Amino acid sequence: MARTKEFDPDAALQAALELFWRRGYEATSMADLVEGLGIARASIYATFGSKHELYLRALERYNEQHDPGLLAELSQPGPVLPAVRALVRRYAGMGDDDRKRGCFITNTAVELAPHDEAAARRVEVSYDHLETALTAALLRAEAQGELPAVREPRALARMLVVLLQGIRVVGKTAEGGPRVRDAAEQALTLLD
Amino acid sequence: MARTKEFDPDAALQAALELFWRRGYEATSMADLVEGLGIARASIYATFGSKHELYLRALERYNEQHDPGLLAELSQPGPVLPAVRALVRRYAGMGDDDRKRGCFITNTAVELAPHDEAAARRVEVSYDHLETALTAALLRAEAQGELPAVREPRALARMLVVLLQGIRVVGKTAEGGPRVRDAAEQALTLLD
DNA sequence: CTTATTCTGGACCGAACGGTCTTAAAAGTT
DNA sequence: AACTTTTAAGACCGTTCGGTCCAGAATAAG
Repeated sequence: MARTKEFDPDAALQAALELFWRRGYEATSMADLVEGLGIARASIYATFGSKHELYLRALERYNEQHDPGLLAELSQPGPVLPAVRALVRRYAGMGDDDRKRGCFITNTAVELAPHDEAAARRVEVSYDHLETALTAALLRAEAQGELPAVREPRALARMLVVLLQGIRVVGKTAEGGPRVRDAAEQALTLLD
Repeated sequence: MARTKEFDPDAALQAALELFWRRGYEATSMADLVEGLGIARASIYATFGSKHELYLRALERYNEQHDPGLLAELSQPGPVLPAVRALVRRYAGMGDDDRKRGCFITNTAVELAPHDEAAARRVEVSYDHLETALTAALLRAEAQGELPAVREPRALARMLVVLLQGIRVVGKTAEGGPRVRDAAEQALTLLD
């Protein structure tokens, strides 16, 4: 005998992700969220608990949305190095708007991780996933003879993780486009 | 017939830099600044204008403090590649506290650059300086026969800038130390 | 020592902050 | 259709925000 929800919590979470992603945690006020989510303030608190919990939920949502595609991209059968290259180039080749927004994980790592244990944990998990996926891909590349056996897959994967994070930072500025594209191409020569 | 200043504006600016660097712009309140600078609220406004202007001044101060050392490090006579390697390894090898604090430029790029024109400009200038210094160094390395002529100094410099920014981001998390050290070593093989 | 000047500390400002609560409407059950 | 339950909207809470103002202390010049 309960009344049905009138809004879609999933869509609301998505809207919250959009806001936090674009403006960061501190600069996004509850008033912004009320407007952006299109639902009442009380409903936000009833559904998500607090601004902080909502942010963490948005962070998880971001991971859920991006991890599977990444994993699939890197574990396709056939040659793997082209997939890795495509991934890095996609990060580096994004349009101005995407570049400005950056990566939600990067943004969280910088703004919250140093003084927010819960946020830091999720960032770390995210890096772990990416590093593991890249390492597995590079190991497979090695096994398939695409990569000289002399390379160290784990260290190479870590280099790519760090590079991708750097791309998301430098990409935030106006001249970031050319900068990160050059950087990506240089780093990718390590895969030859 | 004027009363002398009772505090050192330079020291105050330094304290402001410390606070903004560690907590970011939004999370640092004027109350924090009053306490951290050890001077009256009104004196802060009289001296620096506003919170935002104070932040920009702190940003300039950061650049003034770090740019000369960097430039000197990279333009010492003799072999240049060892200096470049030492620079990257120093970034990657910092202790937990420094790693958590990260780089003030990185923090500004992520938190403010997307929606703060003035801050974005200064970040860009900072990247320009670093890229230029690294490019000059790599050109010198090439001229001195340290670097194969086939490499592209500017692109390589851009890669290092992006890498350094990535190091500052990934370094913020608990397991960042090993990650960024591996990443740095891998990237540095591009200089061989 | 007086006077003119300027800096200091803190009270104070309206606005915005994150979060709570009340009220009334809407929907499922009977 | 009546009743119960849960939702939604927004008024409202105390607090903190960035920023201003003012009274008084401190200083240099006369």
